[in-house]
Amino acid sequence: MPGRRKPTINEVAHLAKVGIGTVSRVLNNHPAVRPETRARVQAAMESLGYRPNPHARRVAGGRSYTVSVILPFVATEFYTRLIEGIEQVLQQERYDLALFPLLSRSRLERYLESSTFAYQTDGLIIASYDLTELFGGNLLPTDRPVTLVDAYNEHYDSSYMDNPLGGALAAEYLAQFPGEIFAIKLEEDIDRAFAKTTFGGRLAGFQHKLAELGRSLPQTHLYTTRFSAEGGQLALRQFIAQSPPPYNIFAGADLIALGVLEEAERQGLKIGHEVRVLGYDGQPWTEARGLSTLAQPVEAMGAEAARMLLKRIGGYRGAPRAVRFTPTLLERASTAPRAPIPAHP
Amino acid sequence: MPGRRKPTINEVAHLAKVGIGTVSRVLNNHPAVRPETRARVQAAMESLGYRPNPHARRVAGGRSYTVSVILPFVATEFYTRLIEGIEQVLQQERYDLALFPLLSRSRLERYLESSTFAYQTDGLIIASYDLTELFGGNLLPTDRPVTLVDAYNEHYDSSYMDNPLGGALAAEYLAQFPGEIFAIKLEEDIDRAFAKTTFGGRLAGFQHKLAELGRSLPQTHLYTTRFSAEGGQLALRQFIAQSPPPYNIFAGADLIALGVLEEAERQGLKIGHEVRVLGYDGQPWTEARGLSTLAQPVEAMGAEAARMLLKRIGGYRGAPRAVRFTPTLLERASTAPRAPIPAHP
DNA sequence: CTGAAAGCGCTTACAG
DNA sequence: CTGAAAGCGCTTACAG
Repeated sequence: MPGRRKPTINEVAHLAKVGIGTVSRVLNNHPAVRPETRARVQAAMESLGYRPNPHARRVAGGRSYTVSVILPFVATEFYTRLIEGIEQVLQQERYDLALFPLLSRSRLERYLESSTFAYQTDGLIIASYDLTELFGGNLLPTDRPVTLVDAYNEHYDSSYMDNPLGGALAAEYLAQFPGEIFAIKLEEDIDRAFAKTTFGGRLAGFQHKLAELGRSLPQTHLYTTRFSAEGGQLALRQFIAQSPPPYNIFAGADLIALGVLEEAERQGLKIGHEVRVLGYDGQPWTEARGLSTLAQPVEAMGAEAARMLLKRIGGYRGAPRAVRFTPTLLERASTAPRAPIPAHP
Repeated sequence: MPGRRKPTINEVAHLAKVGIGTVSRVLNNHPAVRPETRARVQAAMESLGYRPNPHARRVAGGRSYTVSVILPFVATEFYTRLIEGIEQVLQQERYDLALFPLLSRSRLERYLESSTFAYQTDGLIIASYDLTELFGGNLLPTDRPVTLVDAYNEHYDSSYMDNPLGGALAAEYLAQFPGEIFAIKLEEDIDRAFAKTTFGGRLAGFQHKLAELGRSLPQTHLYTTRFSAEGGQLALRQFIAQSPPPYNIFAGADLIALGVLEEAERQGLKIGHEVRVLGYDGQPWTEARGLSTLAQPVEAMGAEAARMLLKRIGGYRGAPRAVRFTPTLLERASTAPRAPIPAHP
């Protein structure tokens, strides 16, 4: 059974007693098909287990019906959700998605020049990086439309998250608690061309808002680490060594915050009182773990990027647009000793 | 200039004054072409900047000329090199590579059933995971040939690294130094279906060889952490708190070893005397950092996997083969106070 | 709304 | 060794 010759559009047409043109129209949601005919064709496709051959479609249609997504090569919930959002929109338009993980710079350059790319991409979504840096601040060396997601550049359509705002929300929130304020700073990629501004943006917004509130963040209250839970552990140890509790900590990422939580437990500090931690990302496990965090509409951001790109592929020529998405603070036990205080006493 | 209609095989044929069949033969390295003709055709392709349309080729040829590589979604040198090795072999055979990062289990299942997959894959290379677990210990639900790389399963061709041997080499090496032996254990993925055996294999080989040598590795000398440099830092702190120097440490991975090095420096311990660390992976930066490590022929392993798969795609039906690759110990300053002692006094 | 036909850019027997 | 032709499975005007 498996490996059997795949049914073609001819067989579907034959079974449905229509021409192949009509089958094609059904496939492409062309409006000019009688509902009755459409149903007959769909039944035929169903009963044959028909799957259109994408290569034939690409040859006949003269385009790739494929969008490439270039993204950092990191296993995070964030990218899973982002892709999810992008894919959903693409699917509706019968577009495929080709993932291009940024393994190395040379691979990217080879890719952009390869015939794979030339024949496989009607447009490009670039996630999290401003790759123009890679090309000396110039536009990317491609004639295909480009959309940025989780990043911003004035020359391209951009769908991005307001990280400084998230930082500001964090500052405003933590400032209301008794005790001093601490933050954990994440080392970003050293390679300028691949620099991300995510964490930097969050921290900048955080510090800016603190200043506005007349609060300070001395050097001793800022711990720098790479991206890991263990970094959070080390940070809390450092804070403990230098200042008395309570500690109100903006961790900048859920994973780091997790390390803080673990270390706090190990040290016997009361979470929500002596140690308050705020993560970032709103990962699924934060709820069960009782971690307060800033949640982001990642799927929506991805979907918007896909929509903007598809519009360009369709021939739209307007000025670049930027769509901004904002995070939401979720309050949990890591900053509130119990559930959020009810509205009336 | 950009976006101009791409030249086709017809134009090449016309310019070279041959039929399109001959152009196709040149493209596919068919031996039955006179060198002179071949040169003429190649010149024509060159001057037109001709790139064959892969979709047309796939429609006409009735296959995808594409191999899918399913791999963990982690940014490491290891995977860059692995892909490099695979890609090189595929390129020679005019095969494309489609990367499928394992963002989530549901995405994988959808992928295997998608028409993208059906029409885009003549064969499958799976890196680092034994995905049969995902399907209840059964074979993968696909009729395409499958090859495992950096993993082993008796039912499929496998190209793998001997991690236990690496651990044994590490044990043998570290046992020659004065002082006690320590190791850092890496938490592996908790999801059984996505379990990797890499680190476990290294440690098992390490412990086995130690036992053979009559040495022991007490619980206190084994620190468990997630995969991060900070984990190495924490590990060394723990060892210091419990035992006197010197420390002979098998870190299990270069990144962890880096954390150990950093912490040793911070603590003012003499590297190569009071602290000896051995990494694993042979990353490029280890040389400059003076980190001893176990280097692996990753590209060769990838290339072998690609060759085995291509053979299956070509119709080969023999019993599954397993090709084993072995690591090599590179001695640097982190274990040797100076360069390796010369052979004669 | 629908069918027949041309065309997309290749590969592959088939003859010579 | 080489050319002409058929065929791969679609899309897309073009007529009706």
